[in-house]
Amino acid sequence: MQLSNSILQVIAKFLNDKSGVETDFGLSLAPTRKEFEGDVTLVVFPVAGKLKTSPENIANEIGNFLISEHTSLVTAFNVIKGFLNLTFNEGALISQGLSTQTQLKLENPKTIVVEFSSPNTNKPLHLGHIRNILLGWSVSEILKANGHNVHRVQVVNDRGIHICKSMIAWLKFGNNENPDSSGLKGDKLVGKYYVAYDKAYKAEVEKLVESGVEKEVAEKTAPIFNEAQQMLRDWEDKKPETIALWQKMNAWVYAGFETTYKSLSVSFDKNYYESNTYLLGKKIVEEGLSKDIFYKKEDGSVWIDLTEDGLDHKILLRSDGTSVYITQDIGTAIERFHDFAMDGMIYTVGNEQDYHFRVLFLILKKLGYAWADACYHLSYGMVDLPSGKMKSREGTVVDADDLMAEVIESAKAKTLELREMENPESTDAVELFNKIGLGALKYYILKVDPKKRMIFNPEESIDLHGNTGPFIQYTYARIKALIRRADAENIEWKNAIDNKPSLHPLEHELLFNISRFTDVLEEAGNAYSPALLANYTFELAQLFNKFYHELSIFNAPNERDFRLVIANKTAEIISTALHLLGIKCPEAM
RNA sequence: GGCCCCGUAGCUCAGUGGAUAGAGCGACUGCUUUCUAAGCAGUUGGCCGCACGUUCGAAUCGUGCCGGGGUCACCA
Repeated sequence: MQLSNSILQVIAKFLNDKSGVETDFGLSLAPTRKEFEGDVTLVVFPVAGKLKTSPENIANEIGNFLISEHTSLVTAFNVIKGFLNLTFNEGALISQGLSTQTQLKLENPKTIVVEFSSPNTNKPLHLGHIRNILLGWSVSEILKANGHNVHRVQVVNDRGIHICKSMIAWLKFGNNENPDSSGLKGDKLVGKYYVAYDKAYKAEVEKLVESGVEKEVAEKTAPIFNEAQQMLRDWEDKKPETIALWQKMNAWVYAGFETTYKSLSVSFDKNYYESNTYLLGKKIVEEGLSKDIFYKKEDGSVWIDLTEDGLDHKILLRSDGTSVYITQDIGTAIERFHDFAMDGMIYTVGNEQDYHFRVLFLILKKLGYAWADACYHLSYGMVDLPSGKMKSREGTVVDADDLMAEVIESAKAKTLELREMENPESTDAVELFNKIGLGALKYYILKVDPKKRMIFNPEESIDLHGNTGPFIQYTYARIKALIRRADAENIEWKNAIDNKPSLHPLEHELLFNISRFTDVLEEAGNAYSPALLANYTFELAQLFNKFYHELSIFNAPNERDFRLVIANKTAEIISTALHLLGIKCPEAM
């Protein structure tokens, strides 16, 4: 924050003057622990070491210097062991807190492409995708708030043998069923036929095995498998009826995904489709070969040797000349660079692909792309259930649409327990339940450090108390009720700042924490971690509730207007922070 | 087996070199003639996986071990 930076500069200059040489003392100010007096703390051990004096001496020296020469910044200090605790000048704190920015400006903003979701057209979105989507969305919002230009993209896995499986199953068993006739969402309908394929395939294999065929042979000769393979060849040959079927079923899926995205309030600036990008990397392979970055084996396959970088040999082109996953990714990355003139890219993909992205970034770097260094794998851990891993085979996969419907329904039930509502079916009420339910779900997922594996407990995810989204939303709604009352009483509270006598400790603490917002926003951006922002927002809400409980506003005429100003600023920070997490704030709860 | 990630209160998680390690949930106890009790205050609960090392100072950094997960395809 600005105030801390100013103090640090002053201290650095003081120490340099004192020692007579430019020295990096590695100074930094941290928030003072609650049990001590002060706002920020300078740890003076390193300074004492470099100046060869005792920590107490130098701490007192710095403290005395500050309160004699820089009372506009610091008005009090105390020294405990090697810790110098500083108390901000109140006027400076007030103006800093109330002017806290929620949208930062950068001198050199970067253009960053954020990829997330990246679904497979055979499988409806599930809880794992939700973590992915919320992370990708939130990180892109956080980067925007930090001042960058952000483009959101997804790449849809819409080709390959697995797609042909659901197509063949629909042809065989579908009876021309479609989303309208079945009442199923398009992605669910196609997912149903993917499952149907698997079931039919297994039955055929089993039958063959019973008739004496080796299992491995049976798995490759099952008729429905051969039909799927034939369909893939037809697709690659662009056979009209195959392409038409593929397009028809994909359109169903995309409509289904769109519904889910809309419920989650997320969107993309551009969609990439593997059917368009799977050939992209091939040109690069030629380039890499001519530069001797890649090498060709006798069978014609192309590889890169990464053993000097501590990795393995990696294949880039099969012996039959077709490309593999990483080849496509190289091609897609380069295409995106041309599409957006990007400075860097963020891939929101689960941590089981950590190795893949290490290899990808290394190859891009070896090929000489400057933006390769600014590529980041936003790697996140798996979402487990209290009962263990989600397994599609055991039917324990939590469907995204079902989950959202449940949290919203639960928000409704709990809200109605807490208070009477005239018309729970009104559009306003429905919107409220949506905000609360999804607020609970999103916060529950985003408050956890992305890289950690997390356990999703359905009961906790819809909780309204404690460290939850609804708790924070409630705090916001409370403040808005205060502001509405102030407006109704025609209070000119915006002119209140000059008349403020002196700060109550809770007002002081609240202003301090409000002004921390920009630091947290920057840290969250640097660390690609919405969790930092989520935990900060909870602490801010907690602090406000304490303030709200202990200090009266409308019954304290001399303090009223100023407290309303602080409350209003708190609400602004809360709603901004929640917005960056993709969470909406209700004006009343 | 090689490499990567994780291990903090009964449970879910904060805490990425600083002070006596913090929240929430759970359990128990208070607080409403006062601005929304989805709140506030309190009690309970820790060999920070183990060991050694670096440092004035380690949950945090290093090494080794133990435990959990992932990954090492001419799959994506």
